[in-house]
Amino acid sequence: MTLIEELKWRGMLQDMMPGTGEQLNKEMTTGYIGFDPTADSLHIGSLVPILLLVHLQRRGHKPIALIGGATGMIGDPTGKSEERNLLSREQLDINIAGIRKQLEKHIDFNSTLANSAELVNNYDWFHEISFIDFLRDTGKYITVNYMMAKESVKKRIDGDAGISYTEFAYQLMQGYDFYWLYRQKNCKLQMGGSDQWGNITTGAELIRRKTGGEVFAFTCPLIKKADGGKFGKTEKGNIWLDAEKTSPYQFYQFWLNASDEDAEKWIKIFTFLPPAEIDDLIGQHQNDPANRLLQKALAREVTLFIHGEDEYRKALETTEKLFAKQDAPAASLSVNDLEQMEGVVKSEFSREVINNSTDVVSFLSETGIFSSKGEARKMILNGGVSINRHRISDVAMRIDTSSLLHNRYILVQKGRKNYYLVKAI
RNA sequence: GGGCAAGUAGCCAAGUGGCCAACGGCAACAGACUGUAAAUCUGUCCUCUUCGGAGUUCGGUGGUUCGAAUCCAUCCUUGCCCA
Repeated sequence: MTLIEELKWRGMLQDMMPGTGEQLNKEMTTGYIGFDPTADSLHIGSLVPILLLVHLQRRGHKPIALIGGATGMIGDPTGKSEERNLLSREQLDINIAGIRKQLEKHIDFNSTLANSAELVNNYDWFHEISFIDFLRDTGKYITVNYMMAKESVKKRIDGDAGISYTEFAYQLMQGYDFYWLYRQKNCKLQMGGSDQWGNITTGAELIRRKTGGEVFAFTCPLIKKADGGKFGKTEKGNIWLDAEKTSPYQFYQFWLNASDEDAEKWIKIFTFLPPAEIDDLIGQHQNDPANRLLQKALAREVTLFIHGEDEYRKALETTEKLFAKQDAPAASLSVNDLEQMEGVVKSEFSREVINNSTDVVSFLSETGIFSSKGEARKMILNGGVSINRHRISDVAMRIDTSSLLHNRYILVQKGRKNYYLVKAI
C-alpha cells in the first residue's frame, strides 16, 4: 500500500492534484500544513493535520508544520460567513507559543534524520515584506478574477456580509507561503482540510506562474459526526489536546462515546492501527456491538498518542471505577478508588457547612457544579442529578454528614455520565 | 456624496404600538428507551429566584406614548445601485 492508497483507505483523502502519488513514490518529498493560531491550544480538530504530517514522515518524507503568525493577523475567510475580529499581537504570541509547544510534543522536530520535521512561522518572512514588494512580486501574478472564483470568496460576495480587502487578500498570503517554502525548502506538497483546497490551489498557481515549477497537494475531508453535529464539541466546549484544558479522562471519554457509525470511520482516521487489524476490529464489533470494542480501541489509541501510557491507564481506571459497576452502591468505592480518580472534575466544600447541614440546591451551586440555584433546581426536577449514585427528586433534600462517603467525599452526577467529586475540607 | 435595503437570543429566523422574554428551526443539556451507541419520543434552553415572581434584552443614543423590538430623530455598522 502506498501512502496515497493508505490515506484513501483510511478515508483521509478528499481532493488531490494529479501526479501527487507519483511524486511521493519518486523521492523524499517535503510537505507542509498550516496551523492557525486562533487559540492558545490545539483541539481535536487539528488532530487530523498532525496525523497527516506523521503519516508523511513515517513514509520517509519530510513534514513541515507552519504556524500562521502572519496569516493569523489577517484572518482566513474560509468557512466564515462574516468578517472576523482581528486578534491582538499579544494574544497571537501567546497562541503561537502554546501551539508550538504542542506540535513539538507530537512530532519530532529535533531528529538528525534527513526527514526530520521542521517548524516554521510565516511571520518570520512576512514581517519584512513591504506592501509595495508584495503587490509587485506576488499580486501581479494572480488576477482578481481568479481570486473571486474561489468558493470562500464567492460565498461572501454573494452573501450579505461582504468581505473586506484584508480577508480577500488572505489566499495570496497563504499562496505566498507555499511559494516561499517551495523556494527555500524545496517544499512541493501542501496538505490540509478540504476547506483549504481553494487556498492551496492559489499557491500552486502562484508557483507555476512565477517559477514554472510544479507542486502537489491533497486534502482531507472535514470530520463530521454521523448525526450532522459538530465534531469535537461537548457540553464543556471544545476537546483540547492540552491536558490542562481537557483532562485525559475527559479526552478518553470523548472517544469512548463515539457512535458506532462514527467509531468505524474515526478509528481509521485517528489511529495508526494497520488496516488488517482495523478490519478485524470492525468485524468483531459488528458481531457484538454492545461490547463497544471499536470505541474502546479508538479511545485507547488516540489517548495513548496524545497523552501517553500513564495518562491512558489512569483514564481507563477511572472509567472502570465509575462505569463498570454502575449499579453498585457508591459506598462500595473505596477511599483509594475515590482518591485516585483522575480527571473527574473535583471541587471542595466546607465541612462545617455540611456538619450543620445545607440544602442540595445551594450545595450544587456553591460547588460550581451548577452555575446557579435555579439551574440546579431545574436539573433536579428534570431527574438529572444523582448524589452518591442515588437519583434525587426532592429539591428540599438536605446535605449533611450522612451524605459523606468515607466521611469525606460526595459523588455527584449530572446526567448519567458527568461525574463530580466533592471533598469536604 | 446620492438612492434603496438591512441590523432580533449561540446560529438561522418570525414579530411592525399592549395578548412579547419575544413564533419556528438548528445546535446544546437532561429524561425515557439502550450498549456511557444511533434513531425516536419528552422536558429545559436571557439572568437571578424563597418557583409566587424579580431584573435586563431586540445595533447605539435621545424622543413620542399610560405603554415601543415595533412610531420619530440621530448616530454606527453592513449590503445593493448611482456618482
